[in-house]
Amino acid sequence: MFATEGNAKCGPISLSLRARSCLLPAACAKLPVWRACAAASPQIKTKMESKDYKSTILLPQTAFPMKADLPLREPKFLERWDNEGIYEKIIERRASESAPRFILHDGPPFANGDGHIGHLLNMTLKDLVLKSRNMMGFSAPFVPGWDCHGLPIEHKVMQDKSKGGEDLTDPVAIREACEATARKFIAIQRGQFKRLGVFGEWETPYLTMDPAYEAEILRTFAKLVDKDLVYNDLRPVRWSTGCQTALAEAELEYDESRVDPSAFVKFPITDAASRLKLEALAGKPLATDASLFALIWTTTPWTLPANLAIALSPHLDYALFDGGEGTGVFLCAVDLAPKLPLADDRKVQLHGSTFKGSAFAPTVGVTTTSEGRKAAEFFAQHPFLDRASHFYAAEFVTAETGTGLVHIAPGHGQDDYNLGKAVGLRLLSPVDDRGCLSAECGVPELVGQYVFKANGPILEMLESKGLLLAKKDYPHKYPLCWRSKTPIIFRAVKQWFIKMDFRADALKAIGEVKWVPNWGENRIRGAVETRPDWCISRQRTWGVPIPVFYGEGGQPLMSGASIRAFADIVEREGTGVWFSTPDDVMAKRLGVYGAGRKGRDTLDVWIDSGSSHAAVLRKRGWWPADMYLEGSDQHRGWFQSSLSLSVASLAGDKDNPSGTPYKQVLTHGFVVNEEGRKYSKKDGALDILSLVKANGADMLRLWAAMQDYRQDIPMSKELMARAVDTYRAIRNTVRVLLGNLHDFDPAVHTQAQSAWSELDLYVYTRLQEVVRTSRAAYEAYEFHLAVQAVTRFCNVELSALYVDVLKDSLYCDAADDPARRSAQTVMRLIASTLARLLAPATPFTAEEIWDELNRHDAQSESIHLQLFPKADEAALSSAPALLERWTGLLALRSRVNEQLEGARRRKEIGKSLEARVEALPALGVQPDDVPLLRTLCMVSQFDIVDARDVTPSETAEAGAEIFVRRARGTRCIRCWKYDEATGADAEHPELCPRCTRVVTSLPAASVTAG
RNA sequence: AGGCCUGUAGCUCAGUUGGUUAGAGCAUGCGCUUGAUAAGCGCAGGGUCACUGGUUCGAGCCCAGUCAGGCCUACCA
Repeated sequence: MFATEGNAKCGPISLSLRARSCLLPAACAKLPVWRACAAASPQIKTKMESKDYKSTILLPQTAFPMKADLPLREPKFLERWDNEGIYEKIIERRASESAPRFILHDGPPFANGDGHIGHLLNMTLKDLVLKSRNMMGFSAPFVPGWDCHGLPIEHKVMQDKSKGGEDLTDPVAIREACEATARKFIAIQRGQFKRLGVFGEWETPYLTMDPAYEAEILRTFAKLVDKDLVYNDLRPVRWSTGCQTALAEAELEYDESRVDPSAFVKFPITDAASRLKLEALAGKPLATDASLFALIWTTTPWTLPANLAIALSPHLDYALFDGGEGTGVFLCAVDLAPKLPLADDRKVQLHGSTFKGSAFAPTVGVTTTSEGRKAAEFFAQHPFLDRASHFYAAEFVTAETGTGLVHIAPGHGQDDYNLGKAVGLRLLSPVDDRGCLSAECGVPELVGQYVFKANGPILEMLESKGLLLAKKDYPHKYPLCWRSKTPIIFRAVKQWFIKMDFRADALKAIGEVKWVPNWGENRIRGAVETRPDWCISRQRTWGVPIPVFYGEGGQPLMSGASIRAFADIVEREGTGVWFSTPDDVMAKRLGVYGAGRKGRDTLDVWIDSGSSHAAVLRKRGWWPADMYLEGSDQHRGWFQSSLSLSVASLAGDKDNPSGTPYKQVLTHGFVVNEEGRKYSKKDGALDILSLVKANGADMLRLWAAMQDYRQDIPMSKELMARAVDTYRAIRNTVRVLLGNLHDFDPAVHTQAQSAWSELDLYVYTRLQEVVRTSRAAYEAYEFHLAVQAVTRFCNVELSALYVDVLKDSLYCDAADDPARRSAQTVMRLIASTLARLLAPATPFTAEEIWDELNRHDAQSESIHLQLFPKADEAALSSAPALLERWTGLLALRSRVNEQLEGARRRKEIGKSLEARVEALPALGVQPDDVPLLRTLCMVSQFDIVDARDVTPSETAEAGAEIFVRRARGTRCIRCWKYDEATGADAEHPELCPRCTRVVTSLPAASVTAG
């Protein structure tokens, strides 16, 4: 058996890799050479000469290939599912079972590009929810949707049109082009989502541009108008100068590395009364020739022309400071004065004592306006306009940066507006739609300048007047328009708003929703609590028009009734009718009298998607939905717009008093690259089609299922490779199970549990644990734990233990041996269980396994019509004792493996079947367990020996109770086990008794001469 | 600056209500196998469970603080 030095070069049987590399020249060490050498060896032929028993061995056979070829194989399943109408079939099946409903409402993606990896993650998670709920016995219909209106599409269309030199003024033409663009991308995305194996009503999705849907948007809007929640007002909004429209917060992105010029500006205090009051507060008079200033800080010098006031914190300490020669005395917060970036490191001198900012009452929200005005008789002079700038105390002023004195331009900031409103300031916003200063700014040289270009000239002007104390570049994040990428400005424009009067109701509804993960609740709560009135008008054409008319004096004419009248028209004709119908005709159709002209604004698209609770859910009787599932950015977006609109229009409903559109909200993080950063194009192709082509849908789905999606989700080639590894491990393990079922007909060969071996029962019990863990994980939407449980079971229990140990029985026992049939029974059960547990994650592969598993059954139906396996509670309840015993057995096996490895290293054995294990009584092995241990350790013999049989040196050397020796007897050529009785049969001199028995029972033809 | 989340092996993650020696997979190294073979098996190295303190008979887990990373809000006037 052992190769001698002489024939080692050609003896493949015992030649180790190490021996090879030692004995052969490097060039010959390559495998093909070695194989050729072995094939030519005469020894081999002699060995096989007697009889070829290989044909009597029941090796695995299966049509389930090792290589998945997912990109090629998956389309065939898609076609089959399409042909049999799998989605409809599932819905019908659950309906026939009177299954409870589970509604996952699809958040509509924008139809403005290819599906990318973010869509892939979101859609896969949705499908994991749907497929797993379906297999838990719920009826889980899925109506996908698309958000069709809005700036992203219109912007794209306008760019294309302007490139082509086309007309940009005809709203009807623009809308046609927008619709075509939306339809194009809906078709593309739909194809991609279907390709992922997502089941749903793909032929009848909901589109926010469908007339019926548009009508529901308007009807929802009408309800808000009925409740007097909608108003038209002049107030600052986020304005995109690039797109010339108001924007929602969710339509912004942030420039992380923007630098603006910050300026410390001196406002002269020339009013005698104000000067006297300040001297009194400081408790020390000023030199008569000393000039006095209020010092403010700003990062937007272009807003200075709109300055109407100065705000101070009521809580901060202020004082007058002497800046020394040429600077004068100025008012500044005490904590901030030393931090002023003065030239020459000049230090400021405190003049007199400090005083609280509350001296400049009113505090906004505390003091009434009339009293406030009276108290606020401090004022400074505007630095370059003939205007007083009054002092007020306001809570929002902080001591983080600046001077503690805030320049207030009510037309250019939210806080500024609120303060101005409280104290009765007018609204000045001398900037036009393009972001250029208008004549109202009061400085002729600046008129027509783009605001960010005007910063420089304004600073120069201040400097020339000696009113610029200091300037310093200030790096900060700054909001940009998500489409035109231009910096946004705050600008007062006449807009339509929704009053947040229902805020309390919204907050109450938030408390009734289950947020997963739970910090989502804080996030949306914060967003709703701080949200100012909702600016809902957009100066666009691709959207649902606000059906308002303006009378002669510009007064808006709109009512719930006129909106509903319009909705009824839209239901039939679509919203395009607003743009194609002359003003007077439209007014007449809506029954609006005294109307001058139609409004030109459209509704914020967040109203579109936020109305899906009405247009989709309520229409189908699905309101509220069981779940919304989107990325965490939607707390500010869809989660909030849906909640707001649903609560505002429907709170108090008898079946859903809180008016919430959803019972549960699941959120996921964003896909990032390996460094944890947002994905960029450099990181590789990320559109769904390329990803699917390269990996197959199941692989991508498995990747998605394996992630803890609550955090940001890293994606890279390496991490994808990990999913590939997992997939392969599962696939190969299942393949062995299937391969060993080649002669197993469940209807005929299934063995009762009472006939199973203890190993069968052990693995079966572990399987039940996997079922329990996995189901619980699906129920809690922790898909990665479900996948992990299955993977772990495949690797640890199946591949390394069960399958490995059972090979001898499966391959070499008689086909109908009860032990073999029992193992097959359990293996089939395992394969069937795993397939169903994996079906939501890898629907294609699961179906492929299911096909193979049910090849005997012509009636077999798709795995996606099945239910998840239920854990065998009886088995689990008796599990603890069994598992405890097996923990011991496997620990013993592990110790034996260590010793086998030692023997292998000493070149005493190769494969474990060449070994005999000797265990000392001290090890505590029960004699009854000896045959089981022999099987588990895959050795030819396992003996309990008296200590005296072991030489003292060995005992001392090993210090252990386990010894490995060469197996006794002769190797059976068929099963490779060593047995002293091998050769006892004259007919089969090279076989052990078991194999002799098996072979003898076979028809003679089965054994062929070699 | 405030709020929230996260920190366990080189990497990705498990770790049940606190309970013996903290586990998988991948990667690495060394072998075995050639009857799962572009597979499979074994062994090995690798962890002060971010750090510090506390509660407890006992802490990866509970509490407090520190540090690091991430997200959100405010970054503003």
